[in-house]
Amino acid sequence: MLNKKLQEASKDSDARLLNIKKEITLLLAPLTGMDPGVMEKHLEIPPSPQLGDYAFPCYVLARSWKKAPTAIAAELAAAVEPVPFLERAAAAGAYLNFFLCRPYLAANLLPEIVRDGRQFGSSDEGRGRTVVIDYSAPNIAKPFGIGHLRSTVIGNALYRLYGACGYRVVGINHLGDWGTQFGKLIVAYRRFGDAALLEEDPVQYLYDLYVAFHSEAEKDSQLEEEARTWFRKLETGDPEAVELWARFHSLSLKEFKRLYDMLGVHFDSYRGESYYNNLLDKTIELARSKGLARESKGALVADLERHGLPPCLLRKKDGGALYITRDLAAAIHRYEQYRFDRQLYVVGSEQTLHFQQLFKIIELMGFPWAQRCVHVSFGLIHFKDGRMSTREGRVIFLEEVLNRAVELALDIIREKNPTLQDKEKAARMVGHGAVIFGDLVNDRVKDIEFDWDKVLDFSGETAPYVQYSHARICSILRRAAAGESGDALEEDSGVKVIEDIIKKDFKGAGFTGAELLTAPEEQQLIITLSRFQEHISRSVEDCRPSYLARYLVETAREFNKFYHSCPVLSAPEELKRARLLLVEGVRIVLWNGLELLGIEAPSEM
RNA sequence: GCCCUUGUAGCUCAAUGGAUAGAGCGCCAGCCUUCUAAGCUGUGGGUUGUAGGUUCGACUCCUACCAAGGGUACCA
Repeated sequence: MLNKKLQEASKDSDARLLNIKKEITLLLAPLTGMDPGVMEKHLEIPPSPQLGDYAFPCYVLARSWKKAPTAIAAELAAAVEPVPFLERAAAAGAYLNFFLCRPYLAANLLPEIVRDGRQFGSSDEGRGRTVVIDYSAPNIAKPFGIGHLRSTVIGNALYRLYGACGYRVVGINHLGDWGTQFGKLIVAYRRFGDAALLEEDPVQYLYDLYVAFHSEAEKDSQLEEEARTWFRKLETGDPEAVELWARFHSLSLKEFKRLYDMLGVHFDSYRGESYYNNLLDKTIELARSKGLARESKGALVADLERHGLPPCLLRKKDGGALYITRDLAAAIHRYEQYRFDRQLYVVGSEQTLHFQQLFKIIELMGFPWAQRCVHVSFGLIHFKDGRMSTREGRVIFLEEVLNRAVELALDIIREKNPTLQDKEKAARMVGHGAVIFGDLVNDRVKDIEFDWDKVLDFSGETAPYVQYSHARICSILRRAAAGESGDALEEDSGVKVIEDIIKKDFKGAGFTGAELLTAPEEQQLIITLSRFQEHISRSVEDCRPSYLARYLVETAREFNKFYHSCPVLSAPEELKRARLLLVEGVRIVLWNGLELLGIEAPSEM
């Protein structure tokens, strides 16, 4: 799949080793007669570095070649032509193992990383293609709980990851700004609402109203019915209902935007459910005309039994629409507007059936792009003793989580780095990072048990661990810069040192100290850095930011091993220069990787 | 009832159908006159829920069962 331009670029003397796996594929595929795409899928990383850097299991060819895998491995090992980036290819049992030429890799990769800087890791895999991502989608007039964090954080990471792979990305916040809960709120507000309290702390107050409604509704069964009536009034444009809705809407949105700013989350559109209200009749008509809808008990139902799905309500007996109808209208509208090649719905797994029905209906309506819609589902966040529930008031507010994490980070910084200039800024990055990373590091399909101790654990496989490694590197670079110029410099000043090295050492193809990086820790780090882009691609393919998050932890771990066994500043001049360049490469990868996950990295902490 | 998801070390979790299933936390023992100890090194820890099947090869795919969670017509 490597496009022509890149292929040509890789032949240049000023080679770009964008993706080693692809290079090996290009080398091996012709020898085997395999399709390069298939070949690349089979290439794997050996369980131990002693076995090699990449491996091809030859069982795959045994049948078609009618030979023993071990014989194939031996044959291929002999046939692989020598290329600069490869030290050797050796057969080990049924495996063909590739050993990369470390000095060559170091001499080419490290300058490339430094040259690309913040662009390193990005590609044009998705050039010319558009992906729409629907994420976050909090309910207006409900507090932003820890549960909404998952969609927000996963969606935000995917937004950045797809962008880095060259896709045109459209981030949509499909606000839950319509539906029966507004009937409930209007009823509650009209009964015991207070305009002053609403202005004071809108989201908290609306939340109190919502909880109050449900506790009242326990006693008074009329309330639920009254709420449905008021929602119906809202749908049909009743001025009082619309006026209240608009107030709730704008006050909530303002609050949400404050949280998004805090987290660095961006959307290209805040078009929520309410936007599609006047498209619903048209949508329902379309479904009808395709013979998808029938009357049942006064409601309009799409019968999906033949497709193995339960029937799906499109319109209530009171004439009101349901959220699947709004989703349907939204999908059609979005396709008309964006002509997406892929549309991702980052929504919890409890809505799996909803999306199965939605996609099936889109397909049955005759839209072939139904195949391009993907439900990127994720597990629930729950307490040890049961699920969270807004209506019961069993929720954790996101802001409280963020604040407590920041406070803890601040405490630690005060203790460990009392002379740091802007402690609050660093604490914000670390605290927020810890919360975000905690949500991204594990496979999204798994449920999460909410546990303060875990959220507030800053050691081990966490964002602070990665950030700390990054800060250590910055510290080395700062000191190196101070040494060179004779006095301490401002933030990010290490760049100057690296630029000096580049000017002195790089003469087109490589830099001269590469062969000095012979320690196992150094070699492992170089190999790992070369795999950055592979992990980004994998994260995008599977919509799993956790792959990248894990990779960053691995990279940080390897850096810390290096840090403890390979001193940089006190090394002999040539080696020092080589190590500075290596360390700068690690810094860029960690920084870029965290950035793609929506996490900032302080240069001191 | 039916459908979906999950089940791996004491706990939380990794692991492209591939080589000896790995990390973190916790426990214990070491390492700060040396670039930030939010770190590093070492020790111990496993019938991958159970039983079959497919495959040269299964934590991974299929079937059944068990357990937990979610969903299942007027909420989202």
